[in-house]
Amino acid sequence: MMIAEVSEKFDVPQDTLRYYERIGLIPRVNRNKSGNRDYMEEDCKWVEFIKCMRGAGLPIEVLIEYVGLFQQGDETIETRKRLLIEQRKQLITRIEDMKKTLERLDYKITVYEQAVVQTEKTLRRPADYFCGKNSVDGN
Amino acid sequence: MMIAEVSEKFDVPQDTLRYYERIGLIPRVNRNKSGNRDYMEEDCKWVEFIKCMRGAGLPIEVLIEYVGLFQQGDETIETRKRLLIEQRKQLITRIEDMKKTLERLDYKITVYEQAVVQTEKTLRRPADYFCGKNSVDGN
DNA sequence: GCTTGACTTGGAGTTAACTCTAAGTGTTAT
DNA sequence: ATAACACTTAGAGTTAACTCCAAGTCAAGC
Repeated sequence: MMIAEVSEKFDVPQDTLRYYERIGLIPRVNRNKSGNRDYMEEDCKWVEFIKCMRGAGLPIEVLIEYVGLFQQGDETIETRKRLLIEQRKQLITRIEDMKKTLERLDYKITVYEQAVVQTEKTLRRPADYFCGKNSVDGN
Repeated sequence: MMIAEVSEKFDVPQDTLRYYERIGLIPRVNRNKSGNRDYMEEDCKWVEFIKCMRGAGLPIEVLIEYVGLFQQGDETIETRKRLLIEQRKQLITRIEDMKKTLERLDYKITVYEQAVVQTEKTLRRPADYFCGKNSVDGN
């Protein structure tokens, strides 16, 4: 599989694929006789894995370390496990934060919904302007 | 409330607070007689709100737009609502992605757990090296 | 045999989001 | 009244993560 296909398949720019390989975020990909990258099944799995992890916000630095450990073989299994556990912990925290923010956003939106209805009423009865700024946004 | 207290209270660096104000991410804060920022209740609410939204990954650009709309008054309520709904949508997607990644991380960790146990057994019975690299990482 | 197009490399440039610096002002403690 | 300190501003510098560029190679088609 050439870089163009891999890029297409996983929706990762070619430049990014080369960059990831260059910095050791994915193990080195074999080249064919003409020197071009030829991605094996294994390489594709790495690309997909890294894309997934990056999408969840795991820092490149940490992932480089993980790949490095992997390439050092089985003595690093324990270390890799600990690395993943630490990342899981941080990911859970981020998800919790985001859920809270989502609830807040939901609440704000319901408030805006009411405000819009209010505005529509006002438009129908333009007399009661005395309501003043019905300033939405309690933050 | 002076900038040092606000910085402390919300755990946002002073430089970041100034930066946020400069770029319009929070409305301009009043200065006292000696020209220093004096944060009112309202300003603090903005700081806290922005911190929360940034923490969930909403881009600064979008938040600047929101603040700008807010300052234009009630005619922008509908627009602000739509902006929030769009951001909510994207936030939900991000949370879903992260949850999937979390599951994957969890799975990998269980695999590593078994691998570690396996390694420990091997250490106890050093004979069966024929098991070969019990290469963890199906990605 | 020449052009076209996909690839290669190392290195430079970009973007978002801070973070720091320099030069200056005002308030407080000795 | 002078030193120490918290603040001010505009602007420069940094970091992470790409993204682009220039110069060159290789295989396929006319």
